[in-house]
Amino acid sequence: MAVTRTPRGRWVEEGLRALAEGGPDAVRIEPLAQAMGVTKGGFYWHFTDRTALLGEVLDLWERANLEDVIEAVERDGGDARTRLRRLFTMAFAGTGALRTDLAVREWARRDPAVAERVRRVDNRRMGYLRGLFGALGGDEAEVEARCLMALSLWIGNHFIAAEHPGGSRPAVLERAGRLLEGC
Amino acid sequence: MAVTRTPRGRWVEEGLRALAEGGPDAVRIEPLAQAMGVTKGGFYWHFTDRTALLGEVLDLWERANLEDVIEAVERDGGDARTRLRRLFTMAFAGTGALRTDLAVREWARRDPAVAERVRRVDNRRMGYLRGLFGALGGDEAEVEARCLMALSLWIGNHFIAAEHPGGSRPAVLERAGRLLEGC
DNA sequence: TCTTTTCCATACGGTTCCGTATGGAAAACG
DNA sequence: CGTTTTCCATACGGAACCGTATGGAAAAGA
Repeated sequence: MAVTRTPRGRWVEEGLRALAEGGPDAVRIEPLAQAMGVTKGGFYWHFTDRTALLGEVLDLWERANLEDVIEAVERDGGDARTRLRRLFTMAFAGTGALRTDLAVREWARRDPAVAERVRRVDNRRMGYLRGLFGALGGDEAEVEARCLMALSLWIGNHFIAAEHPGGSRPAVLERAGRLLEGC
Repeated sequence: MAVTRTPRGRWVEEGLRALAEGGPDAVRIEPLAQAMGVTKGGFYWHFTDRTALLGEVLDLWERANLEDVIEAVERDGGDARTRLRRLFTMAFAGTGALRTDLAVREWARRDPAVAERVRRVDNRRMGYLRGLFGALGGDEAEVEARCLMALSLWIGNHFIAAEHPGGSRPAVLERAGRLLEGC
């Protein structure tokens, strides 16, 4: 049953791609359909309206971001410092997922329902970071400060366009990571 | 000469406000006119088209952000640590200017011309931070890493929605500021 | 006061997108 | 092979907004 030539999931995936590229305002039904080589005829069979699609796009983002990275880091084990460095490497390597992340965050600033989802994802990430930084020592407040700085660095890295006279951005990030661990 | 009942500058200011609230896609002529109690009739006397307005909105943002904060920090003097703390206090106090800043940054991700402006502003800010952190000691790479973390913290703070079990966000920011100075 | 400049209202055509309606093609099923 | 379900094309009405044209009001200057 159900061959779904252009299945429900395709619309959601394409919506996520459009969101990453141009923000929520760029998630429009007719351009999406054109990009997939169909018309919007089938869209309104799968979804009630545009809002429903945006909701499912956010569902997809939230599910992908709640567990994926954490699972990948935990898979290979090691002590806290090892896992922290692995997390840093992974976080500053890929650029694809982050584009979506930033678009969602900007969206969250003007939509409370989206903000709530971002809050859930951030709390999950902060909780994980707390465990790693907590194992490195320091009092509770210091651990919390390091977690916030780590998460900020991840986000800020892709929002900040400055150049670095002494070295490359990856080198600066590497050094920043060491500072977050060490001091 | 020129009474300008709804002067050119009014349109730019209102455009900046709309940009801060809803991003570049929210800067539309007709809604802007309605918000000011006029029609779009006068707009096309001042500007050639919507793009021209967006350009001037960015000019206003860039001019305001290149010098304003730095001047305010420098005005009262003090050593590097004093000025750094003053900068932190000011940066994490006001929320108005930042909303615009974030909207512009998100915009920059999909418009090279906007990205170029953000790069200029970021380089100016990083340069100023470099001077302050450089006076606190540490080798060049470490100073650069601290500057990037400081700027990231400023941006990340308003993009991150997580809660902090141990204390309030301002308390965590305060601690993070100390960590950036100290270690 | 008369003219010029400055600004605005109104009306218009064009574009893009939304959501609905309807018929038909294409696969799945019996 | 016929029926049912699933998916899509097309056409339509409506809304929002762009940019243009044009006439007029209101202030400035002479």
